Amino acid sequence: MNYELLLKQNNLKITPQRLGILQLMHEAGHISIEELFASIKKQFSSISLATLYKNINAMLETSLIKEVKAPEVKARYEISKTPHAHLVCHVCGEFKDIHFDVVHVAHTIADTSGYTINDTSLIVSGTCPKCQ
Amino acid sequence: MNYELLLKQNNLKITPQRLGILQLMHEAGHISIEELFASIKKQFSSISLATLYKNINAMLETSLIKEVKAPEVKARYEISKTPHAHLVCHVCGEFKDIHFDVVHVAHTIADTSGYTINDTSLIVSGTCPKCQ
DNA sequence: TAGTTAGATGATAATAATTTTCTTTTAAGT
DNA sequence: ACTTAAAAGAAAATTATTATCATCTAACTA
Repeated sequence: MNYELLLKQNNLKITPQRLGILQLMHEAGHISIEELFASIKKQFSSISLATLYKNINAMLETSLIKEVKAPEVKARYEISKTPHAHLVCHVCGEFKDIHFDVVHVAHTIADTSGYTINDTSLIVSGTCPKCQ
Repeated sequence: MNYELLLKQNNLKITPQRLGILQLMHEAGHISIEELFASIKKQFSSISLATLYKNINAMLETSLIKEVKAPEVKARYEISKTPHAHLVCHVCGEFKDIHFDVVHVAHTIADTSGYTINDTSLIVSGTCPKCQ
């Protein structure tokens, strides 16, 4: 994945810290602020938490990344992809993407409600097969 | 709505503060901590924010109430009802219930994923007809 | 390729959000 | 009424997030 291009397309300067953040986010799939901070410190031992927050906010504003807010648990961040849903195991805490047609759901709801939809968040929580 | 019964069924003591919180939550439909605190102080001028948090947490634990976490905005709380979805207008901030069959969605996902589902959160954000 | 500049970083302080602690009070069962 | 476990309220403590500011660097230009 070309993170430099991704930043450039979003009018964000390319910095080693940002590349590191995106790399970690990509590897983890879905990562919380604290996990991200713990990991990024291995590469940039003096990185500031403020820098992390500022970058997360900058990338959220341009929609380069997305915030996933599931009930009960801390927010996690992912690189924006085609719309999809999430599955969370409340035992092991793992997040998974699921290819569920959220766009279709959004259209249905738009039609009946008269709203102009620009985001659909579908998060299903339960126990994964391993944890049952 | 019988809040005393609701509390009793959840093994929570009936206190005037709790009745007030439930009343306000019911009237507002979906309410944030700060809104709730501002409103409840009109009835109980010396209520502590700690009391509010403790009660919210106690009621969440028994599932008497539910936390609705939408992207971009603060969490809101509602009295638990039959499963439904939410529509949020990011202009006026209003939350609305929508009668979308989230249980059916959960079943579909359970079947293909092998997860045991116990919660489904579907939140659609956009612009409401008034705000367009 | 050096010079310029807007924007990024990191340190720290400030603010906001939430939880803990502890003493006093009260709900609810004897 | 008496007892007791739990709740309320005040305050402090903790955690999360944002703001400030001096220094540094990415990226553009001559």
